[in-house]
Amino acid sequence: MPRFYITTAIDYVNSRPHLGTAYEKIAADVIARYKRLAGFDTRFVMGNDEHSQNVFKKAREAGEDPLAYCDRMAGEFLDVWRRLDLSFDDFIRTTEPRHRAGVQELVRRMTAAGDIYEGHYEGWYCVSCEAFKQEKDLVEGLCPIHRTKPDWIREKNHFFRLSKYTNPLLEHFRAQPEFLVPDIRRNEILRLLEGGLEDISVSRAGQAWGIPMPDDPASVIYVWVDALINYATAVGFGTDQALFETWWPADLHVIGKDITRFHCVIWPAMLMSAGLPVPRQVFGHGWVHFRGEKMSKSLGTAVEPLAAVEKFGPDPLRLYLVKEIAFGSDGDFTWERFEERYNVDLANNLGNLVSRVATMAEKYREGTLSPAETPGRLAEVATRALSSYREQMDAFALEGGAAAAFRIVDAANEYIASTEPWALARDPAQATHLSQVLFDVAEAVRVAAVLLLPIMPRSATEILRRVGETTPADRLTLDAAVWRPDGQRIITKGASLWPRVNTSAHSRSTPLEEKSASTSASASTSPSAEATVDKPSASVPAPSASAPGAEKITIDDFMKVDLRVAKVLTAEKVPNSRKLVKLSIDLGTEQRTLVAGIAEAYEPAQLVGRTIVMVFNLKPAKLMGIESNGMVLAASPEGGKPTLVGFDADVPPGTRVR
RNA sequence: CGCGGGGUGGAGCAGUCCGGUAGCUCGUUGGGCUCAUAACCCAAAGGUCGCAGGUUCAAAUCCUGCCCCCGCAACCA
Repeated sequence: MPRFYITTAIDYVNSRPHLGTAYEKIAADVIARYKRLAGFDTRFVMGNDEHSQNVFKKAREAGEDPLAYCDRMAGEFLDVWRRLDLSFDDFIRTTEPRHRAGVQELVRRMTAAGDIYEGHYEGWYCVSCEAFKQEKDLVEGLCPIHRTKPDWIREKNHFFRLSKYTNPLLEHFRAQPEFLVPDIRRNEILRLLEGGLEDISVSRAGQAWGIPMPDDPASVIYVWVDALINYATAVGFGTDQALFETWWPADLHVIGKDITRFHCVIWPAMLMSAGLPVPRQVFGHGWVHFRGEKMSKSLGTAVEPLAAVEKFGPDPLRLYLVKEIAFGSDGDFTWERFEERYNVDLANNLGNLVSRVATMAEKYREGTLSPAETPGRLAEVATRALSSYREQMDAFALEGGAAAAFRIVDAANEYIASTEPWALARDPAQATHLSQVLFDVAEAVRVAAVLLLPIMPRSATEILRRVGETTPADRLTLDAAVWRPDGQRIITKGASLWPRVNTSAHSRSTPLEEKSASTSASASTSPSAEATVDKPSASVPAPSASAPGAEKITIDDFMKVDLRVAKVLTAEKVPNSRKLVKLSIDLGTEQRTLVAGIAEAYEPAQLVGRTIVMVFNLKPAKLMGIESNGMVLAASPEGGKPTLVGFDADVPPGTRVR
């Protein structure tokens, strides 16, 4: 049996999984399930990246032992992944002994190849980025990303002779154009390679959290190097040679487009150095935006993927992400669109079709359908869909695969309308014709369900059961998607798979509170059949624009915030910024400078002379290099422009507001 | 010259690499049907393919220049 080894990027555990990470795992899962369906002996590996200074810091902040922290986070990740029905065969954590052994073995090999040497590195190092910063990239001496002061570090480092692999990599890219897909990504890397590579540092001194260099226990292996090797250690590199030989090289790394450089340059170079085969293919997928904003853990715009999952089960979300986003491009998630697709694809088309078939089968044939000698035109449709599906899925055009399956659904609905079974049923002379029509429609649904198994495993399994497929879903292969005009089909009626949702009342921006993730009881996800019946709760999630933390604060808490009236003396736009305005304000007793993010709503000229309300005792912060001593109050609608707070009578500057 | 993505009927997108009758989903309008989850089916209306040049028998597609939008970098303290 041919083999297929597929991986996803491993995740940092300093924040919980969100829609962006879930997207990658779902896409990879669809591919993995497809490969199994297509008859590959498939191994699908995911994991967590735990040796990061950030993780270490985060654990410290939480007053936790780093490993205990990682254990806890791993539990949370696994919980989410299981709820999405991800069919991973293994889950590797970089703190595991098997990983440590493999990492050290790889570094030993690279050393033996003469590709690791000692040197010194000094420069500004940002702990949050885990990277050295060029002087020119600093803003007012701070890390531009985290706005913290980087440390000046001079330390002994071990370097990897990456430069040596410039040409081998170029050759590899030329010899194997399919190594990196989609195409757009490849050009970027090629340009990078053509510019020549520099050696990279692969260790850090003076850190305890990490895997020590084999010959220099005082240094730990740099987290990126440590991380990439997971793909090999997860299949036994350094611990289980037989397993490793079975699965290596990986057939596909599914990763985000932002880390293609690491996977297509550093990683293969490391492997070449160690004398190991490089992976066959890397797929750099795009990002899922939420209402046009990039998913971001820190900004709080991240949609908790489970919001949709808890409401509808994993399948509608899986289908949405696969079918509505061209795999490789960026995509967008909005609740409006999600509900539209849910209603159209699932409730109206597929779900309703299953329901029509079951009812007619029962009503006209007592639930048992038999094939006619010659099938109708749906057979042809299904056959074409299957071959298109194969073609698309083999090329990782997942959206095309989903579309192919739904072409059968559309054709079946259409076929019912044009053959009018209810009319045939009234005419005894049409009995044979009616049987043929009913069987064909049921068969078409069965074929579509087989094609949908990788995308919507639970629902497809349930549909297969209802249309009388007797082979258990986990033993089906793509051959089962061939039109099969034989045998009897026992059709089973069931509850609505996907009740329509009312789309009139959207307005929820629901990034769910943190906790909700761990509450659901419907989690015990054995991906078995009946789990599908988990949603007569069709009601739309409550609009929650203003449903933040339910916790009440005391008056004392509130009084801690010192709000004051102030008058704007001058206002100017912060150069090169989009939404920042620099204000100098009069507080009666003093004047201050503060920066406000209201440039999109107000011209500086409009602001001068205006009376505003500001937070008087807020810690100063630097924005775009300017120190802001306070914060202007404004109404800030979700996605809208801010409106300043004002008064209906004159109030002198400095007056306290409460 | 910071990096990247994009501008195609009302909305969201495909098509652009490899020029050749402009396509899909939603919405709208009209009709049909009753097996079905007020679902399904048919039909229609609706587009200067951001702008301007160029190449060509032929340009959404290739070339040049420009405009606009979005994300990130670096911004709601």
